[in-house]
Amino acid sequence: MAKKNVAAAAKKKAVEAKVQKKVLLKTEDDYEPVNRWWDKEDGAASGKKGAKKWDTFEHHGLMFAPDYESHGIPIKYNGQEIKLPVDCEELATYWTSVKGTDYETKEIFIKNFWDAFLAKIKKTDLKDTITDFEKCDFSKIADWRASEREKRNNRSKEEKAAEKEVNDKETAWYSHGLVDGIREKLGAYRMEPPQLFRGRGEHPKQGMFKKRTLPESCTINIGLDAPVPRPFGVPGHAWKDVVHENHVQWIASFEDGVLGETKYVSFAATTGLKGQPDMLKYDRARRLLKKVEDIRSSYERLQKGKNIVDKQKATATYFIDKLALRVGGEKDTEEAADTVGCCSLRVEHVQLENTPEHPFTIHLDFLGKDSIRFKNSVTVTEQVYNNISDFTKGKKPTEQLFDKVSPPVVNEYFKEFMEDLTAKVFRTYNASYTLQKELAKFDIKKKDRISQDELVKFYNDANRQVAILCNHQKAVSKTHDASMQKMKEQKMSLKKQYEAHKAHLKWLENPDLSKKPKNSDDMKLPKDAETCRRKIVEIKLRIEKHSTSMKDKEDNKLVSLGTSKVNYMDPRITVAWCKKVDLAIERVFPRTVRTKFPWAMHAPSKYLFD
DNA sequence: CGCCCGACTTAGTATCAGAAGC
DNA sequence: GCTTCTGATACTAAGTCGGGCG
Repeated sequence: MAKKNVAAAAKKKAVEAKVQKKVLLKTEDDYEPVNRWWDKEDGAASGKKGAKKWDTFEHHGLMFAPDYESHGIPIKYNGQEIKLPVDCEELATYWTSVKGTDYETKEIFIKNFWDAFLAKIKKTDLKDTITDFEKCDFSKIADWRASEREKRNNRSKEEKAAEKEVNDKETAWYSHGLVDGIREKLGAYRMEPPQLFRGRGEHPKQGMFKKRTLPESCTINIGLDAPVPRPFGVPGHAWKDVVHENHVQWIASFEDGVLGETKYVSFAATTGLKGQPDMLKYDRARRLLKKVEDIRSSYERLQKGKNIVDKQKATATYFIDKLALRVGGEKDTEEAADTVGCCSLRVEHVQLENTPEHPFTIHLDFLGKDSIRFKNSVTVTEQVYNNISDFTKGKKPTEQLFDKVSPPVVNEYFKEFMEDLTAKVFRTYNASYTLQKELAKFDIKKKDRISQDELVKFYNDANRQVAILCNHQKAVSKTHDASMQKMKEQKMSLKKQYEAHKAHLKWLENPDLSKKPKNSDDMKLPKDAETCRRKIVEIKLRIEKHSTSMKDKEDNKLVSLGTSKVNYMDPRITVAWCKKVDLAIERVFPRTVRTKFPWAMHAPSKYLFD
C-alpha cells in the first residue's frame, strides 16, 4: 500500500514537473516567435519607413477609460465643508493624485490646475464662494484615496486572482491584432484616462486638465475587408474616421486631450512591425562605422574653412560625434519646456577655459530632452575651441551658438556620406561602439577564474559607460539612502562575524595555547576547525558579493542602464560577448530585452564591429 | 525655402507582482 | 507570515526626421 502511495506521489511529481516545464516553455516562446521575420527572404525590407506593412489587417479597436465615479467626499474651504458638483469633484480628485510628488508644490502646476478648477467652479453656484486656492483643503479626498489604495493592497490572494482573471478576459479582446493572418501583440491600446498633465521640467502646461478621449477624436486604421470595431463602452459615440492605410504601422490615432497633438496606438516592441525597423537602425550604425573616418576628416577640414555655415555645421557635428548630443530642433517655449540639443545650444550654455590645468576646455551646462541636465567639461581640439570662441563673440547669452545651422542643414551634410545617415545614428553608433570597446577590455584568459557575478558586474560597468555617454539619468530612489545605510550595517555585521570566526578558529586549532575568545553577540560558532575554516571562506565570499552589490547600487544611483539597453546598444554585441565568456544572457538581458530582440538572440559569436 | 505636420523613436517614472529577506 | 526589495511592465511625455505645402 505504502509502495503504491510512493509511486503515485512520484507520478504526481513527474506530472507537476511537466506542467512546470510547459509554463516555462511558453515564456520562452515569447522570444522564439512563430513569425521569424528576420529569417525570411525579404528579411527586413518591409521594415523600411513607408513600406507596405500588411495586406489584411484586423483588430478590435481601443479600450476607453472608465467613466468617472463620484465619491461624494467634500473639500474644506476656509474650514467649511463643501460638497462639490461632480465635474469639480473630479478635478479636485485628480489634484490629490499628485500629492507627494514635486508637482504638488510647483507654481505653474498649481496655477494651471487652479485655472482649470476655477473655470468649472465658475459655472456653478459656488462661483462666489470658492475663489482662493490657499483656502482649499483637499485632504479629505486625499485621505479617501489613500484608504482606497490601502483596501486595494489588502485584497486577498483570491480576490486579486479573480480580478486579474476578469481583467485579462476583458483586455484579451483588445490586446492583439491580426496582421496578414498572424496574431501580433499591440502596444498601449488603453486610452489615456483624464488627468492633470504631468509635463516634465518647467513645462508651461503642466497641471492643465487633460480631457477624456472620446471616439470622436480617434481615427481607426484597419484592413479594407475587416469588420470595423465599435467603440465599446462609450454608447452613442462614433469614430472620427476609419482609414485603410497599409503603409503605416499604427492601428489608431487620436488627439491628445491637452496638447492637441496626434498620438498613435501601435504594436508592441516584441513584434516584427517594430523589430524590423529596429534591426535596420543597428545596421545603419554599423555602416556608419565604415564611413566615420571620412566624416571626421571632412568636418575637421570644414572647421578650418571660411564659409561660416560650413564652419558651424562642422563644429556642431564634432559635438554630435564626440559628445553624443542630440541634434536639437527648434522648440516653442510657449508650448513646451525650454530644453536644447546641439543646434539649439545658446551662448549661455557654454563656457570656455584655456588654462594650463584645463587647456582648450569647453564647459557645457544645459537642459536636454526631458529636462535632464547635461553638465560636462571636455577638452577639445584647438580648432574647435577657437571656433566656439568665434561663434560666441558679440552674441548675447540668449542667442544661439550655432545660429547658421539647424537639424536639416546638419542632416543634409550627413547625406553626402551615407544616404540614410542622420544625427541620431551617431548616438546609436557611439553607444554600440563604446559597449564593444569596453567589453573588449575583458581579459579572456581570466574567464575560468571569474565568477558569474563578476562577469555581470563587468558587463554592467560597460553598460554604464554607454549610459553616461548618452546622459541617461534617473531620479535617486526615495529609499536609496535608507537601503544604503542598511547595507552598510549588514556589511559591518558580516565583518564582525568574519573576525569572530577567525578568532574562534585560532582557538579551535590551539585550545591550550590561546584563550577562548568571548562571544559577545551570541554568534553560533562551529564546533570543529574544518567547519570553521569552510565558514570563514563562505563569509569572505559573502562580504565580497555584498560589497560588489553595494558599489553597483551606488554607481547606478543616478544612471539609468535600461534606456541604452533597449534603444542604443546593438544586442548582438551583448549576445556575442556572453557566448564568449560563458555568461547566461539572462543575467544581463532581462526578459523584456530578450523578447524585443528575438533576431539577435542567436547572433554568431563575433563582434558587431570587426 | 522655411515651416508645419505626420509618423515614428526615445525617455523617465509610477505601479504592481513576485522574490527575497526578516 | 509579514515586510521590503526588485524587476517587469504600463504609461505617456518628448524627442527626431522626412515630406508636403504655401
